[in-house]
Amino acid sequence: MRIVFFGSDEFAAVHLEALLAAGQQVAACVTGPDKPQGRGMKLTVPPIKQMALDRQIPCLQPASLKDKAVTEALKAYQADIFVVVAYGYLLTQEILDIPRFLCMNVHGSLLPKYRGAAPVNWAVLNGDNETGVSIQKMVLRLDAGDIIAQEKMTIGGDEDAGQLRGRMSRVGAGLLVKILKEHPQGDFPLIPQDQALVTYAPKLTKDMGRIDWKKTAASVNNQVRGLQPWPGAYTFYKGKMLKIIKLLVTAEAGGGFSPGQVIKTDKNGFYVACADKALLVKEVQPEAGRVMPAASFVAGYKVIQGSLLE
RNA sequence: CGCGGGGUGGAGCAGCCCGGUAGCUCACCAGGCUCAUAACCUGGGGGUCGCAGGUUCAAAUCCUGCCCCCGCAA
Repeated sequence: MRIVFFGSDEFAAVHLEALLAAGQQVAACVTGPDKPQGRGMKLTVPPIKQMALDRQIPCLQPASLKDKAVTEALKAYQADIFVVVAYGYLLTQEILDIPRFLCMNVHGSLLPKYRGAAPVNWAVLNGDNETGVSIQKMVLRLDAGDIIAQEKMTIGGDEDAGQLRGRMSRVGAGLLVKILKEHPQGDFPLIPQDQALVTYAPKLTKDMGRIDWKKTAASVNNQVRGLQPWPGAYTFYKGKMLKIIKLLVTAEAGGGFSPGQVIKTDKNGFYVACADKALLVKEVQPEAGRVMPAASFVAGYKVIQGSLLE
């Protein structure tokens, strides 16, 4: 099958890698432009472009998909299908119509649940036990296309969104390879989404990361897990921002302490009182510092019983 | 030229502004207490203070250059 692959990040790269490993013919890659980012605003190359360069696959980096020249270039590849994974830009109808068969997209949820930008995070934020990967036939309306294939996954109780997404990239890649192999003639199954079950997973924002210790331990835990690795959950300690990387809900009641207060510290980290139970903070990242075990933070930043996070 | 923080025993930090014995919490080792312990007590080992030069009687500390790491923001 002749493919043009649209994608940008590591999640997409796993899929591209799998396609190539499966012997599919990737005629070209499309990814976003190099952008100045990171410390010092250095120009950064998207992972997909790097991979394309390594494999000597042509790589387009259109600034705009509405550009006539871009659609012409895409047509020239004579692709059977376009595979779109975490590309980050919406395709136009004109582009959707180009491939011989269709445009297919790998999405990180069991559609119609969690349409949108951050499906994996929202599943964790909401404390779901189950999610999955969907491959859909793309239409102009965001994530609203017919479903070609799905695979369920369980969400680990202590798994964060970043880990889940990593695991999901491999599941999605496997499913993608399988579905392409099974339907070389493009006769994919197309199951319409149930409109009644549609929910959305909007983009995450920084302000979602502020922890409110007055909430239940379970809900704070979901927040921390769901916002990993970005934008991250944070609180303040002695006026400085402290990112909370990893938590564990404990059975201990926070009796006698107000929400946000440190109940005790030990080798595993420190325990913070929430609305109901206490949370054991296991890993943190201080402002201007790197990720460290909470026990190290306790040692160096003089966290003691009664210290307040706010 | 986006803004900023940092490199000090194994870990995390203080000390630097106002040069003059290398400090704190933890880990580690030994001994003690204890029915017992990750708890407690006592003792102990371990550091070219990122690298190179300069100033000085004397530099972790002041000056210059270099290397490396990180946070924010995107």
